Amino acid sequence: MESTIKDIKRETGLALSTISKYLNGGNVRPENKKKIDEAVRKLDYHPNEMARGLITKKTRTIGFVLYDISGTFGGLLTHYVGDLLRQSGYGMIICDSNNDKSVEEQNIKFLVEKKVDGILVVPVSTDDGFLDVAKRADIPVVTLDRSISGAQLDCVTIDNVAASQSAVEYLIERGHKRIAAIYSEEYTGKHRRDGYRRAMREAGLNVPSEYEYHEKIHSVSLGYNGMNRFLELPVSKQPTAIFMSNYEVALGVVMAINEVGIACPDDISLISFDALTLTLVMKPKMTVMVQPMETIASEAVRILMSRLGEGSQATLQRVLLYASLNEGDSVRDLRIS
Amino acid sequence: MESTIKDIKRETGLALSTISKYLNGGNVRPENKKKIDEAVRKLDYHPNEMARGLITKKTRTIGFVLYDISGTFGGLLTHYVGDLLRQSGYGMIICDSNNDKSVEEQNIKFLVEKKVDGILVVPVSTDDGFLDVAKRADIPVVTLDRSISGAQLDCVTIDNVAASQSAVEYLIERGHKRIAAIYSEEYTGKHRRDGYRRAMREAGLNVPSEYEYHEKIHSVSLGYNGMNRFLELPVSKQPTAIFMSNYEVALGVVMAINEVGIACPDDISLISFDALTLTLVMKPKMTVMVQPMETIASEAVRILMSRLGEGSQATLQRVLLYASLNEGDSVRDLRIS
DNA sequence: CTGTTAGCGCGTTCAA
DNA sequence: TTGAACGCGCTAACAG
Repeated sequence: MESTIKDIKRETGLALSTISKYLNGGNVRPENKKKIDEAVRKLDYHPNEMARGLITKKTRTIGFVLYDISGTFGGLLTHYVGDLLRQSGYGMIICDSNNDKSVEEQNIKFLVEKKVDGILVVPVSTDDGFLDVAKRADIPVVTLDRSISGAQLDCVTIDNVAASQSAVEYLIERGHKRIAAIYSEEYTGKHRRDGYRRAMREAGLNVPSEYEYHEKIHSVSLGYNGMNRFLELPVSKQPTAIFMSNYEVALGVVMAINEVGIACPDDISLISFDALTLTLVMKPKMTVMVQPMETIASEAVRILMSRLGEGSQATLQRVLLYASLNEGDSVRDLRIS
Repeated sequence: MESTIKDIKRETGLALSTISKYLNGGNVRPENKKKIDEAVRKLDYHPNEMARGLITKKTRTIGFVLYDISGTFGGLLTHYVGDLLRQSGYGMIICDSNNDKSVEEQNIKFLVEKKVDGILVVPVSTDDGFLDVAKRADIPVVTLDRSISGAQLDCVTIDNVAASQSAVEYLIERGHKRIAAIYSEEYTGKHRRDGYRRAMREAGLNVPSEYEYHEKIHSVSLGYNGMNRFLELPVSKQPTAIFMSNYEVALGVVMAINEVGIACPDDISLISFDALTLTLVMKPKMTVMVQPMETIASEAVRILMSRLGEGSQATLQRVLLYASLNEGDSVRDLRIS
């Protein structure tokens, strides 16, 4: 049987409230302090979270709702977030939304019923209606990696527009003019497309519609299909560089060019996102914009924790982080040749 | 404020115990049944799991300890397991062991303190010492994908030795004799190596030590490094086919051969595990052994659920599943040419 | 089948 | 600072 606070009362001869107070950070006479510490160790006492929660109305559990856990990015993010939460003594319930808005809404309902103390969400939905249930239950929500425009929500994101603009400008600076883009039609993909377009426009470069390939969600096939589409263009129209909006997309592109024996960077230049396994291992090393994933996770957890304390200020917290360029050898400098 | 069982007592005029019993599946007079149902809907009543748990000593939460969540396999498995558990009304706390035995042990401790009802684990450790804490707390444990030899534990695994043996036999049947293998030194990798060796031995084929490349854990780099090692062999000694023990390894191998312009299956034949994105998208389509991942997940959950009921029979439940061959075009038939 | 009573383990009044 | 009593929301025992 588990030992309870009563057992340590027997052991020390003190009153329950004294013990309880000390265990929750209160002040007690040094001698009693010692007694309690000893008894706790001896009996291997751990407070019963259920009994405690029944009073404090806290579960010390956080819900993490993720648009898709089977992707590389989601897996890594889960890894970081889970670690940080555990370090703070919180458990985490993960819900995979499977890129489906209605599943996402179900997930929030589930977590609210589970009475989690807070919710972290990388949303699929583009409006915050699905969070009403949480709002009504007064559960703090922080979105990460993606924000919901127009919503009064704490969030931590990276500036995807700026990041992709930088990436494309990097290509332009090296003399590329025919630059194509592959992106998804969801949140991150669209923002990165916008950065691409802005860079092109500001450089006075044309973006024919054949230079943009997109599908609903980020995937290996998206990159694979997109690249093959570009390869069907007349040789004189073929892009000299490809901007890819995500790691999985890059995978697909690399597969496609390898199949037909096109060399990177000699025949085509590539730039993508996230320094993950493949971009690091392949030769030439891929030039990528790297997101500070650990910081995204830690900032989100930090904000959520601050909301969990009593004095949750009403001020919104929006953290905007920046991606940085990690230079590899996948971009050819056309000014040299 | 949340509505409690007392509110629905006020609403219906019935006694608490009557309501409680009905809500837990007991029998009540039809008229009262109706009254309760109505009140529940009207007040949007949900039982407080903490209060309930305080008595029943159940949290309706399962711990899922995974050797590594950032890999493709782990991500997918998590996806399936999470879904199934939620369908059964259970929450899931995920713990990533990061391929580290001591982290794994910490995870179990954490879950025991969280008083989860059961634990699913894809273990890193090869002996079951780290599970003692759970055993002492009388929390049922089921391992999946990997079993711990010599341990009295429910488990669901696939026959990795048989699967890899079949894969290699498939190569042998098509006339391959110089077959190399790339595998990891952990659980799954070693079993798959054993299958490879058995197939070779039974066919009377030689396995020079240069034909086996291995590193500690499965990764893209493992495949990449391994393939490059094989390519350094004198041409006359180079393998005609490669057996790869895992998806990530296959990724690395494909990268390596693409870099040097070796064609598959013309110059080299490949066979691997798991029909995941890349193996499906690439051309030629990779021939793979596919694990019934959904079944692995569902069987594990089923067994765990059966342990959660009262009459948990003492008999061990070990489920052994089989992988099946999914034929692609990555293996050349040497008998034809 | 229904209602009454007790108590799960803990935090939080109050009084001392 | 300490200690006694109360109650969080619910289920389990028993009596009706």
